[in-house]
Amino acid sequence: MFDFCSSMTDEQDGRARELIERAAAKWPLRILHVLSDARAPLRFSRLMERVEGISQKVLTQTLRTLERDGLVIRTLYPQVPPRVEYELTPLGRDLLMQVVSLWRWIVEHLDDFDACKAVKLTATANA
Amino acid sequence: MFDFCSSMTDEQDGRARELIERAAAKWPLRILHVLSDARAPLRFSRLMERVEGISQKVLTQTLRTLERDGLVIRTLYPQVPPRVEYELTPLGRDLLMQVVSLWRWIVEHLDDFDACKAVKLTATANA
DNA sequence: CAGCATCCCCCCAGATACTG
DNA sequence: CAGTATCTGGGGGGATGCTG
Repeated sequence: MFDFCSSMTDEQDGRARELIERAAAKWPLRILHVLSDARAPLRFSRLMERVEGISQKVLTQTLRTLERDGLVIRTLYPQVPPRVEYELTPLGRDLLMQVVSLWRWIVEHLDDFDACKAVKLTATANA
Repeated sequence: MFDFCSSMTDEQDGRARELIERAAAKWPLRILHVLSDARAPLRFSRLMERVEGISQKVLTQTLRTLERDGLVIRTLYPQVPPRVEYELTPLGRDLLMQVVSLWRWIVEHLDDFDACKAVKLTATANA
């Protein structure tokens, strides 16, 4: 089923794992989602407002990582007070679409997840 | 682009996020992968061997979570010494397939990720 | 064999304060 | 406005020892 794995080098495998892990984590996913919904570049403070519950430090850190990974573009307008805008790269948009399809699949199968737990509880009760 | 999001409740959204985050994390992903490759139930000690670098505590914890999420089945054979086998549920197999397709997409686009970084470095150099 | 219990450590999220 | 700098605590994770 995963024969394709043998056709990738360890390095490719490792990088892909890291990218999945980072993009699917809590804050990165929410930031990408917000940026996608906005359909326009967002300032740092707009992101702080829309990504509810994030701290300013973590927002900065996460944006830096997303930038390094090539998923987000940071544009600094040298003025006072400074203005910085963030937007998805085409690649970031594409990656998010892939993650979203996984997301959608999970939502559509939430009932199955519930069913699994129900079976397990029944089995436990009978044991 | 994400209009489907409006058709899901906050609870669905939250659960899907958690499931993505947990399934895409480092250890869970590797464990699911190993179980899938094995094509047969694996004992605890076999998993310890094949999931390189994992500690016994983390393996236990992760397996418990995967079990709770309905992705893995744990079977205890009451004998001395005890024998415990783990295998994917059909749902776990399906979910892994979804994650793997995302994985495959990333590997196929690793060059694009590199290109993104190259562009960024050039832009920085010109600035 | 397959774990649970315990101890320990380190990292990082989060809060607060400050700055160009 | 968009960050850095600094401090702190809580938790994840490693190592070790014990048990049914």
